[in-house]
Amino acid sequence: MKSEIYNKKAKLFKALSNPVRLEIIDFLADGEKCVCEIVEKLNYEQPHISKSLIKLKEAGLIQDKKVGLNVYYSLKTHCVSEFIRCIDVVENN
Amino acid sequence: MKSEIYNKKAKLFKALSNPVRLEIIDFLADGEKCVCEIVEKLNYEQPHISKSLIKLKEAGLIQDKKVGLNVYYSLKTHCVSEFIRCIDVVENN
DNA sequence: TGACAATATTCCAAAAGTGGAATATAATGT
DNA sequence: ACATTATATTCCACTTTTGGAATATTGTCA
Repeated sequence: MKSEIYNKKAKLFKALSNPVRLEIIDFLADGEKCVCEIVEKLNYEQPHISKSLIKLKEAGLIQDKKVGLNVYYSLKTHCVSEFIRCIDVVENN
Repeated sequence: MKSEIYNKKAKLFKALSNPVRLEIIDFLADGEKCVCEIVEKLNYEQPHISKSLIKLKEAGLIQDKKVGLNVYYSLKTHCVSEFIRCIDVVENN
């Protein structure tokens, strides 16, 4: 069913429709980071960062890797930053 | 301020985080359409379509052109469909 | 096993989004 | 001016999202 496709895509965009999650994406563009590094970088509570990361992961945008106590997250694609760059050129408001 | 940038981008993604609005974008990829054509194509009330179009326009994703009684909407960029295509390749869940 | 550090989960109130119904506005023709 | 058609706006109940606080889980080391 076609509407299911749109629902799925909408979820992906929803995952990106939050400034904290976008900032995480931006930070991860620099390379793999553990949760504690992200918490330190952004000014948010650890549980909130954790929830944000899980949302991004569920959307298929990032992946995680467990190393001892730490969990490292990294981008699965650079489409997002490319998309933002493309949009930037077009925007004029 | 940097957080303002993320807020602005988040609004853009928020505009795309809805199946109806994505379907509109998809339909407009085919070329300029007036509101009545979009209402006819999608199965939603005219006021809802109208609100969706305004949201997409405010996000800078589409533009409008008034011709008599009709208002024609068209894409300002094809970044969105390109982004979706890119994401499709990566997704594996 | 027990203490500790890193990350995840649950709970919750406030804020924002959703989409239908009714209504308003704007442009056209008679 | 009036009727008509296309589009926009307002109102509202409902659902979802947001982000902090408290708590749970998981892995490590002594």
